[in-house]
Order: sequence, then structure tokens, then C-alpha cells
Amino acid sequence: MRIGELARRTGVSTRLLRYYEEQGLLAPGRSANTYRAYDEDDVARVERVAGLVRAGVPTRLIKVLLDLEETQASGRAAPCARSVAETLAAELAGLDERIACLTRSRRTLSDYLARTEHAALVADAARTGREGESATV
DNA sequence: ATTCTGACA
DNA sequence: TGTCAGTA
Repeated sequence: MRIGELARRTGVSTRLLRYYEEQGLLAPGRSANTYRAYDEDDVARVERVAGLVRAGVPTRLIKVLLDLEETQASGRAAPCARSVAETLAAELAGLDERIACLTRSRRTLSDYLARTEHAALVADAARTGREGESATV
């Protein structure tokens, strides 16, 4: 199928489909007319990518994850290359850093607000019910 | 009508 | 990301 149909079937714009390809997330073949040619597997692949993007995973990492899955699917040789694990570990460290930074910001604003006559507006950190977090994709 | 690449907002 | 251009 060509890009238009894939876009309709996955709900992902043709613009994004080409962008994903540019990022190495998709590798459709080309028909004689130079049009991109996608197969059924690409439909699932795109849905997978879209899900990860919605989960906030950077395309750079999605590529790592997808490559890893393919490696595990075809050759059951290496469950997870050390280099891949190191990339993921570095990403984790980066997230921890950002979380720490955001936590400081949160505390600063929270403490300040608590000192005003609007202390009641301070969101309780322990508040549960967190929505919008898409499940494991 | 549909896709392609590159570029701008 | 959307969209416009100029093609094939």
C-alpha cells in the first residue's frame, strides 16, 4: 500500500510517516514510480511507534527499542547488547536528572504558595488518580 | 488525484 | 507538524 492508505489505516499523518522514516523507524520499499511501498507489517509497526510516541518516548529511543525487538525476533542470539543497555541506562539517568530538577521547581512553588492566603490551592503531592498515562505500548 | 523532496512558520 | 511549491 502507498503512504496515503497507511496514513488512513493508522491515523498517522503522511507528514509524520515520512518523518518516522527519516528517523530510521520505518524502511518501506520503493515501487518503480518512487512511491513508498508499505506492507501489512508496517501497519503494526506504525501503531507501535505511535503508541511509544504518545507515551513520551523520544524517537531516538524508539529506534533503539525497535531494533532490539527485531534482533530478538530473528536471531535469538543476543537478548540485549551491552551498548543498547548502556544507551537505555543513560536515558534513565537523564530522566532522573530532569525529575530532580522538576522536583526542585515544584517544591519552590509549593512552598511559596503555601505561605500565601491561597495555601488551599497547593496540590497535594500524595494525590492519587493520575490520568492520561497510556498503558504499556 | 496522489506522491515526492525540500523548506518555512 | 502543517502546508506550500513544482514535479512525475
